[in-house]
Amino acid sequence: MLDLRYIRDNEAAVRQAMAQRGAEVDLDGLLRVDHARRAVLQEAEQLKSERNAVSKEIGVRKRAGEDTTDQQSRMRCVGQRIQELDEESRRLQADLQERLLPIPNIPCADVPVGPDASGNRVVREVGTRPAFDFEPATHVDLAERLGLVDFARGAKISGSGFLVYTGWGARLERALIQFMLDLHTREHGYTEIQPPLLCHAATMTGTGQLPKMADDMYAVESDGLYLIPTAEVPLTNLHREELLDRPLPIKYVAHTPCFRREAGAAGRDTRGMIRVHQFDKVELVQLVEPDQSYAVLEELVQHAETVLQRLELPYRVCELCTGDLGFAAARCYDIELWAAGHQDWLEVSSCSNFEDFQARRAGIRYRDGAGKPRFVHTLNGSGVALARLYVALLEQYQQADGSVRIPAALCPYLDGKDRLQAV
RNA sequence: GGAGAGAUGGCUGAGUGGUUUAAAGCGGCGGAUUGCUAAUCCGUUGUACGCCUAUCAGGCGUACCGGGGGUUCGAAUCCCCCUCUCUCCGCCA
Repeated sequence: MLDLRYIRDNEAAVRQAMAQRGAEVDLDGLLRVDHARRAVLQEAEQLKSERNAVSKEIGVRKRAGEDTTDQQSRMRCVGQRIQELDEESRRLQADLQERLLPIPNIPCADVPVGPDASGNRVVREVGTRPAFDFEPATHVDLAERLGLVDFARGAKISGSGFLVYTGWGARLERALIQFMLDLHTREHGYTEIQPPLLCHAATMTGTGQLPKMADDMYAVESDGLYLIPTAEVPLTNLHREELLDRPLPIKYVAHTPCFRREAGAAGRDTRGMIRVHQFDKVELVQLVEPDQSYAVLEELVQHAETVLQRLELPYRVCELCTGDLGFAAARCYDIELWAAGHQDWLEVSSCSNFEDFQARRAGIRYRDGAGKPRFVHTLNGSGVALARLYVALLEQYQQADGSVRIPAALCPYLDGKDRLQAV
């Protein structure tokens, strides 16, 4: 959520930012409602001030045995007027909130301007894409041949887009999760969290999933709960409506399953593991002081990249342009893995600085050097997303004989096994 | 699921309709005293919003005692609904 006063004072800058994002925003309507609300508020507060003073006087005069019926009946009228104004003010406040919530964050000044994904900029490409002396298979064939994933039974149990990992396939998934959690807790200083996977509407609003992305989430309507689409939701909301009394930065890492309906993506990437309704992800979240957040964003990207470097997988880092930036992000890097079988890049991480956009929504503050409460800056990044990492790993390390080699960093997590073979 | 108790400032904890715009203590901050530390004494103390002075500060006002409604001239206090915590019972991996 943007700061209303900032919008008031920087109308032109906000208009430009929205245009660069390609976002349709009714600023005139917003400012009109804001103006009306303040006028009503002023009148109501003035009357309340009067009522407070007179009520006090009534108390004093009554104790002195004087008759106060005149004042009481006058104040009864004032009270009625106050009630009307309060109702109007509540209505305007709700209207204002409704107009404010769907406004996306303002992109950081360094973000390249562009209309859509075509305007994204490749920042760096790391590692070498493999050259095969045989026809490389896709992960679907590899996973089926090696008995790692049972696509058919996943569909039977839950429908298309749900996976059943079996045997060493399940072990590999668990190994990757544990490898990443160990890396981020031991070497990058994150505190491990196991959060709830169901969250209610206030939490979903805090990080910006609601109201805009309601259709992409699985809802448990009978209890007013939503399955999390990412661990970002519970992690960032851990400190919702708090004035933090602990030193910043706060760094959390969590492995959770993520649930996505993929409502707008029906028919895309339907085969295999690239786009599924449930996948595992290791997520990094940091709450930091405002002047640190852009340095921390670079650090966060490094932490995600380290995963891929240890696994010796080729990847590239892209900076999203204004038109492709997520709703709440001020700046965002995507990390894409090379899928050697598909001959294509797969997004496995998205690292964003939200500045104070989420913190304002969620009410997460800290005390600055002068002791004044200020909103923290929040960041998050996948470190990294499973399923697609799994895809890239299988396709990257496939051998001519149909087996898949295990990178050295992962062997200790698989009882020293260095190769997956058909049984 | 049933019954009961509770939720007050950074913390502890008073307060059952109007001199309480929340007592007191602890903590924090500033100062005094003091070889040093400790102790003691004095002062101070939150958040949000609105308006104003024309401004890295201050003044005025409003709201805030878990959340939301209601009664009243006036609500931390009375009434209703909700949430959460604790205790006991039931159920259960």
